[in-house]
Amino acid sequence: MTNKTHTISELARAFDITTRTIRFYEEKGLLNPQRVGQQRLYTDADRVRLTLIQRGKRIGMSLQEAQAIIEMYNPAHGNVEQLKRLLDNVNVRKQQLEAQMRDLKQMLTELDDVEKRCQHALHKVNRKENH
Amino acid sequence: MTNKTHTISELARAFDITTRTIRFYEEKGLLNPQRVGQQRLYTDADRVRLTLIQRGKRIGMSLQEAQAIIEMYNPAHGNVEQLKRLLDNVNVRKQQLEAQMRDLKQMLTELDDVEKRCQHALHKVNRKENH
DNA sequence: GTTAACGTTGACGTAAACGTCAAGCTTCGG
DNA sequence: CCGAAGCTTGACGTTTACGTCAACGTTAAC
Repeated sequence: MTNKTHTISELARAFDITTRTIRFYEEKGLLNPQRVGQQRLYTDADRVRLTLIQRGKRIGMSLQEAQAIIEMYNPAHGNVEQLKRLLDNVNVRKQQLEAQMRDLKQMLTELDDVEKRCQHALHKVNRKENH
Repeated sequence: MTNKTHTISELARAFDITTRTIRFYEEKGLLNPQRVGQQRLYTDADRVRLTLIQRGKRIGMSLQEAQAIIEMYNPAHGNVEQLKRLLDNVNVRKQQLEAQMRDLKQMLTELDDVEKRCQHALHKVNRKENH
């Protein structure tokens, strides 16, 4: 809906990153904005990519992995072979993410255990104090 | 149950990392094995730590974060103040992990979308071929 | 007794993901 | 016209997480 274009500093403010970071992503092939003369102009497609990059980073992906994800989003799939390869890649990624989910859950339940032991210890102290 | 001690290379093989990595973790304060003379000897406590480190890395944690997790596991909580601080830290971490879960789920559903679009495109091609 | 296998401590190298200048171009308001 | 604001391309610095020697000590086997 917001079909405006943005300068690099507008984008930087919106995503709370530096312009250097945005240029770096372009250098790595994660973005390639239009140019008006020398100047870069960013569209909503670039915003989507940046969103994907940041989400990727939050779950521990490298920029290369984020790039792979971005390329899957790209509807640049032409023939049947390419579609099948894409489908394979998508499933590989999905399995990786599911494995990561399992690790996350385990980490969470172990922190739950720590919390419970902690509260138990606290209650014990309180009972001692109140009598 | 396995109360044996291990040399550094045994541990390295068991965890599929190099001895350099193990020493590096020690240098960063994530491990501190016993010493017999100059030589390091690792117990099951160290194995637990290494397991935590590796799980942490798989979900995108830095070594510093892994160290924080390890220290929460340590039952080195003495007085009430310390217990309360620990409880706070645990809850902060839990919230971070839950946020990460949300990101992971979103990434997964988006990949599901890609998969569906992909399969749809493939079926379309197949129907064209069969008639 | 020496050599092979394993351990130790440096010290330097490296890839990823930016941060931090520097030097220069453009454009726009006063 | 000119100074400030914003854009550009280098180029070098930095942190994290190790890899890769080098040089040396110890112990076990032949």
